[in-house]
Amino acid sequence: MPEGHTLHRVARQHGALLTGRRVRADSPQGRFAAGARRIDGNTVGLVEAYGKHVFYEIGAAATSLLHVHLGLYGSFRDGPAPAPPPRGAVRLRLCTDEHWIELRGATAAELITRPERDAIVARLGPDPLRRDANPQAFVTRAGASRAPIATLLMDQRTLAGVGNVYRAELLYRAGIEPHRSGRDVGAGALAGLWTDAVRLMRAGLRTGRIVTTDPADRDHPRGPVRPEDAHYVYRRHGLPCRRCRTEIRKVELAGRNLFWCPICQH
DNA sequence: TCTGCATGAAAAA
DNA sequence: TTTTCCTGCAGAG
Repeated sequence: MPEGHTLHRVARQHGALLTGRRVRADSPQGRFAAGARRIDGNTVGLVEAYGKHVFYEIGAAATSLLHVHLGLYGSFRDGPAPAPPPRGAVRLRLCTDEHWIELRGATAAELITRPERDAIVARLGPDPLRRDANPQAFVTRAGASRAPIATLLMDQRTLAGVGNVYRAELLYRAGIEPHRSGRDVGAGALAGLWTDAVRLMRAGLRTGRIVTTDPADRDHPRGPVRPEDAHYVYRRHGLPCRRCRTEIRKVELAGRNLFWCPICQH
C-alpha cells in the first residue's frame, strides 16, 4: 500500500542493501532498458524518500539519480541472491552479490540529474516523515485555500506522503467534516492534523501497516490488531461508526473515494 | 478461474 | 473530468 510510510520503508531497506555497493542492473520487461544499462556496474550512494518518491544516488559522483514513484500499482520485491528468473513485467532489477530487488508496475522509473531531483522535491509540500519538514508550510498553504480539506490532504504540493487511507483517518480522528475548506478549518486544527499525521505515519513506518484506531474503539481491543479493526472510516461505508454507530458514508471527490462519519465529523 | 476494486498521479481531452 | 499505467488482492462461483 504505497502511501508515504511504505516509500520510507523502501528507502531505509534499499539503503541498507545497496548503499556503497556495486549493482548489476537490467530491465527484463524492456521499458527501462536504457536506464538499466546506465546503472549497471555503478555504485549506489544514498537512498532517500520524499513523500511518495524514492531517489537513489548512482555512480561515485552521484550526479545522476534513479527516481521511482510506485503510483497505484507499483511494487518492489527483494530476496537473497541468486535472483530468480524474471516473471512478468519486471521493469528494473538491481542485484548485488547478496541481494536482488525487482520493480514492477511503477508510474515513474527514470534516471534524472540532481537539479531535476531538486525540482521534484521543490514541487512537494512538507513530508511528515522527514526531520527537515516545515509544518508551517502546510498550515499556511492549506489555511489559505478554499479547496476542501479532504482534497488538500491528498494534494502532494500541500502535504507530501499522505494518501487516501491516511487522509480519511486523519479527518475522522480530528472530527473534521471533509468538505470544509482549508481556510475554514483554520490554523489551529491544521497544526493538529500535521501533528497527528506525524504520529500515525511514524507508526506506519515502524510497523509497515496503517493502523489508526485506539484500542478502546476496536471490536477486539486485546492482542494483535485485526485487519478489520485497523481503521475508523476507510472502506467502512455502510458499516456503523465505531463511536456513534451512524452509518459511514462514501462519496467520490476529485476521482477518489472519500469516507467519513456524518455525526463524528462536523 | 474470473471479476471488480484499490493505496497515485500525469497526460489527454 | 477521463484515461492510462497494468499489479495484487478479495470475493464470487
